[in-house]
Amino acid sequence: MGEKAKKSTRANWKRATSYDVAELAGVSQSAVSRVFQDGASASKQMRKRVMAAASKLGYRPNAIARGLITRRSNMVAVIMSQQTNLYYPEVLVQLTQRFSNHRIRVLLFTLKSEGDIDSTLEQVLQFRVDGIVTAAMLSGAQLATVQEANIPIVFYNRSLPDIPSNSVRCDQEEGERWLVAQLFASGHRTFAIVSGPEDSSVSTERTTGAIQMLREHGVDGVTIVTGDYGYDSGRDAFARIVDRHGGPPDAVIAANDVMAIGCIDEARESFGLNVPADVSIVGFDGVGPAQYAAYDLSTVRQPVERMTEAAVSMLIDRIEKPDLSEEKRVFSGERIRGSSAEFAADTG
Amino acid sequence: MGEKAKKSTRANWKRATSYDVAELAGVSQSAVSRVFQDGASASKQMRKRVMAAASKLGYRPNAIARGLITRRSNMVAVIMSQQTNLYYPEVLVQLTQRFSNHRIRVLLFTLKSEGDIDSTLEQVLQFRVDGIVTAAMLSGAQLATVQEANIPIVFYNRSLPDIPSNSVRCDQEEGERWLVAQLFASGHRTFAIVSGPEDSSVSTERTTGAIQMLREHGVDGVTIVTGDYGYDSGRDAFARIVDRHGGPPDAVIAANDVMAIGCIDEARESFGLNVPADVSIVGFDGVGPAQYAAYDLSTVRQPVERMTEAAVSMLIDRIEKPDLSEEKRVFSGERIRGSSAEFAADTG
DNA sequence: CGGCTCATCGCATTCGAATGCAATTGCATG
DNA sequence: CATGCAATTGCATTCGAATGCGATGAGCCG
Repeated sequence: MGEKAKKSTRANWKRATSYDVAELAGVSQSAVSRVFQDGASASKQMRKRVMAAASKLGYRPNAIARGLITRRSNMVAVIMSQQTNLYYPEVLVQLTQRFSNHRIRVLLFTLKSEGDIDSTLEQVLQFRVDGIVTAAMLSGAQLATVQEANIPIVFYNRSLPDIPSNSVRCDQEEGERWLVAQLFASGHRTFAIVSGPEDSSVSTERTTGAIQMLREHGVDGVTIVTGDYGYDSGRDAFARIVDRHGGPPDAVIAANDVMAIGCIDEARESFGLNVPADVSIVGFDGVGPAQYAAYDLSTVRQPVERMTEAAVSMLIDRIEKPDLSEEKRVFSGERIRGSSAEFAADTG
Repeated sequence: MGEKAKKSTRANWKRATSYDVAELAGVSQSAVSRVFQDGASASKQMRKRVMAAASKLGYRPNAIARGLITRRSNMVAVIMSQQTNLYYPEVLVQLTQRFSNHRIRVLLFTLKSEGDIDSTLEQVLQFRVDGIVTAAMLSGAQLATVQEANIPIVFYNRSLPDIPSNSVRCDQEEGERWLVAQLFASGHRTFAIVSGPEDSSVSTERTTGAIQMLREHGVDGVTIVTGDYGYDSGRDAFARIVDRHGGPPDAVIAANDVMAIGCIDEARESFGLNVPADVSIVGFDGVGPAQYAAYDLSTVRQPVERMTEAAVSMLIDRIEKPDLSEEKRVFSGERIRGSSAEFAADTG
């Protein structure tokens, strides 16, 4: 058993540095540094000596110190509102793995509330991350702060109108318009909408898209109730809709899948309704439970794979070439014809 | 409009340092440093001058440089296997927020595969995190590596038998035994088990607990099929069970809720069975969809709030007092009597 | 064998903030 | 007014690795 770093009490323990390795190997610190870099020039025997000494001491390059001198932390910040994270765990997983393929680590920031952004942003900037992906909305001033700090930032599923900025998003309005068009084409005439939280820009876009499309079809004065993206709020919303509407409408348009599922359960359980015979219900997102047989939602799925890939490469591009101009990428959602709503025949 | 940091082309931009602030304010760099610390001594007017200069320059302390000198990065690593993250997004969110209350940031690592641990661990150690929470299993050698690096580590929902280590977990076996006891007490006599992936220690514990309890009741030779924790694998598993078993058993014990849901859907859709009249199905976790009305699972919920709180405080304690001895905390799951299984009367 | 190129290596400096120590100041006290 | 004590402040050093530059030496060609 070759002994590792010599044992001592935990308290006065000291991690091995490149100097320690250099001394043991009888070379200079710079040599050690070069051995642990990719493109640096070091002879074969130098490599051997250094690596031997390094492993004997349990040495590992200190990424913090490296970050200081190279001015690259190799970390990006991912900012998520609580909701986003709960409903799209894949987004986070995929971002993390894709960044990891580029040897970049993710420093995660979740917002307790929207008001939390300023202090969070301050933290982000102090950590000198190389870039930021945010799934939370920033104000113009906040964006300006980031830009002044010269840190590339990509918005995920939101974008600031009229302000040049990088963003990757799913076309919420387009998707919602398709859903409404289908509902209308298949004969639905009375509608209700379950929107998300007031401060959710995604919800706003979806709701707006639905309302506009309805208006274009001459439908006005639609019942709108507000939810919080959660299952219970979906159930509650459906009950309120029936109450206000004096019975179920032909169709309910929920701002996300989870609330749509809540609506379905409430319709079935509390009102004994048949979905979609008595009432059609559509959602948005294409999350896992949307495809459970009990619900089989008609919905629009966000192409998460392509979107995360786009966000990552867009950010890395700006990190490597800071002068690239801004870019916005908009993806169409995948249209899913489930059985939670009666849709027109397959004509697109 | 007081002008912010003076504009210049992005390329040659330079962030303000404490020296810049010091110069502008006509004080020493140490003074600036002290103003930006909590307990440091600095007069009122000093604070004012420095803060004025700092905000004029858009100065922010560099957390990387600070970490180098203080030997505290104020970051902890959270290691998650892909699955864990997908089924427990709350775990991640809660850990992040609780750490954030202690001014600690989360550096996220997700594993592509189990074989990925070694390289991931290497990265973790290079970043000189102050501590680690892992929801992935480590080998004894891997744990030793971490301990040699003198970094406190807490296992989430796993623990190494016979090796002193810190862990927070839910008592999987106890929960599973309760479920089985309930099933047995209410008259079920034939059983099948849907286990999780082979390399999931959580699945092993749950499955073991179920098998043992069944054995104690004289039930042997139970059908066991393997899934991957996903919905589709649950559906598939149920079909295979019926096939192997020559018809549905009295009860199916799934290693997690999502697969239990898959089983229910398959039982209903493909076999026209009634749940729980024809077959009882139980899960484990207490995730959101488990409570959807269409499923209303009988399951055991992990007390995520208390567990994350425990993990965070346990880790922070070790970071602040490195000589604390190891500790394991085991939480009982919350027993949920849903309608997916016929259970005995409410006698515990 | 001389001259030349190129790879390798060490020296010294740098990144940005924290901190022990000493110097200075202010203020209260005898 | 002299002395003592505490609060401020500055100086110089430190954390650990990267890198430009110059020195050295090996290998190659004529």
